Order: sequence, then C-alpha cells, then structure tokens
Amino acid sequence: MIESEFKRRLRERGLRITPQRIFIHRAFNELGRHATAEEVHARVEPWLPNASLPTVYATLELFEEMGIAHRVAAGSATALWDPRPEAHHHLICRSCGAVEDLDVSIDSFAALRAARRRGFRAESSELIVSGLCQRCQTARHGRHASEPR
Amino acid sequence: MIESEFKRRLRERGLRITPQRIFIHRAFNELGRHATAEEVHARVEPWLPNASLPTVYATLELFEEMGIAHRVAAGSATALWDPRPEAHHHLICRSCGAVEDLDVSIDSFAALRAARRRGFRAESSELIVSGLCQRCQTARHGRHASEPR
DNA sequence: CTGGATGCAAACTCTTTGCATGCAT
DNA sequence: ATGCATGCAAAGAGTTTGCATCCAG
Repeated sequence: MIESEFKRRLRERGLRITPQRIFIHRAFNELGRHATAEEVHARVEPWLPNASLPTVYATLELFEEMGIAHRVAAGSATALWDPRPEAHHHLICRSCGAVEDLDVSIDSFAALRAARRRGFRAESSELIVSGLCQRCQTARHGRHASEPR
Repeated sequence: MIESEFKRRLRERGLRITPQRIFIHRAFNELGRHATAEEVHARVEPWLPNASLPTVYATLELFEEMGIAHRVAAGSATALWDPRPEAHHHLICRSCGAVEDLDVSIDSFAALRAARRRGFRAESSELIVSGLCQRCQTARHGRHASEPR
C-alpha cells in the first residue's frame, strides 16, 4: 500500500499520523516478506534512532487490524508479519524454523464454508507445509547446529 | 497409538522406557486434541506427582520426532500438540486465540509438489483459517476481555 | 555398572504492560 | 489545549538449558 493511501486510512479511523507509523510502514513495505518485529525495528532505526520495539509491535498490530499485515502462523517460532496482500502459503522447516513462501493456489472453499457453518467468521486461510528444508535434510540427523530454531 | 506399540517403537530406537514417557504418552492420548504442554503436565500429575514440565516438553518433542504428535502452527499463541494422525485443519480466532479442529479435506497436492520441486521434504500440511470465532464476533470490537489471547 | 533420562532451578527470548512525557490535531 | 501515541523500563508467559542425581538396560 502506498504511503498516501496509508495516511488516508489512518485519518479515516481518526488515528494520528506520526513519524513512527509512517516509517514503520515504509520499512515494512521495503522488507517485503514475513519480517520479524526485530527486523522491522532494525530497518527503522536509521530514520528514527529512538523508535522503540514496543511501538513496532503496536504498529504491526495496527497494520493487522487495518488488513495491511498478516501475522503468519509459524508454529513456535518467532512471530512473523507478512505484508503481501495476495493469498499465498508457507513452508516451515521443523528443524531450523526457516519460513519460505509458496506461491500456489489452494482451493480452500470447502474449509471456508465449513468454518462459516460453525459460526466462525473466516478472514484468511493459509496452508502451512511442514517438513525439512534442503539444508536440514543433508545435515546429520536433520538438525544443523548454529542455526536458529 | 496403543501403549505396546509405543514401547516397541521406543525399543526400536534404543530409547529407554521410563514411567514418565509411558504416562505422558497415556495422558496425551486421553486428552485427544491440541493440548498444551501445561495441560499434559496437569494430566500426568496424579500418576507422577514429581513429573516436571521440561520433561513433558522433551517428551512431546520426542513424540513429534516419532510422528506421534504434531505441533500445531498456532500463530503467536501457546504451542499446541495434536495427537490425531489423520489430516485435519484448524480454525484460529485472531481475537481470543481459540483453536478448533476443522474436519474437511483439502487438496494440497499442488502445494506438496511445489514444495518438493524446491527441495523441501514435506511431511505434513495443515490449513490455518484465521478470523473471529462466534463469541468474539458478538463481543464489542471483536475482543472480549478476561480471555486468553 | 553406565550413560541416557529426569527434576530442579535458572536463564532466555519474545511480547506485552504501566506510566510519565511529548506531540499531532 | 487535549489526549492519543511514544519511549523506557519492567513484568510476564512460555520454553529451553545446565547440571547433579537417578534408574533402565
């Protein structure tokens, strides 16, 4: 989402347009894919040296409410936010925790209908494929040391 | 999985058959669905008052390696382990964090094939549908207080 | 016996909260 | 001027690690 549109939507909601929100939005867009709060924070730092991590968290939550960001269901790993508007899915390595995008389309119509029947208001759906990434397959016993989980 | 089979598979791997492993396995099976480590631990307590939470964690991880349990990708919520062997999917309320099973079948063949093409060894796939559960839809602004996230 | 498994306590990471200050409106 | 948003610090939750002890094989 472009910046002017973002500002307009903030105004619509009666929310303040602050430098933090603007720069966090910019950093988030530039990062492109499933970024952690930490990564967003690091990217904002050069522009706003005093920006705090709690503000980044609050702003990412705001983005989620606005539909700009989507928190990726990444198992026990660190929370990831994904800025892509198009539907897509994720591969998650159960050994090292790496997350990759998967650009295939999945027919989740039956699932969404079943959800609605149960009184659940579905907003998005995402396929999580878990297994072992290429690196972890070759590493002994499926887990290479010196890697984040 | 029945207990004798479980013991056999432990032996196969050269792992010890300890009371903790037996009772955690039993508790996990009896709980049935997406249980937290805490819940498993509470269930084991009457049988083994000194069982520790770290042991429960270690054992659930072991179950996952053995293919007995599956860690549910539940966003930022507390980790859940699911004992069901059959493929199924989950509804996750973005407001209160509740997780429900969804028994529909999804054709994820294209996704699994795409994963394999990328060198990823897929072991399981799960559709995560996020949105608002019935309770949170009626609660004001989509979030009822006094509920776990 | 022997080393893998456990219990305990403590550390660690990520995320959220409380509160005084500041700034967008 | 007004009160929402921020920064800082600290708390909180969940999970993992280190190490001495114990017990299954």
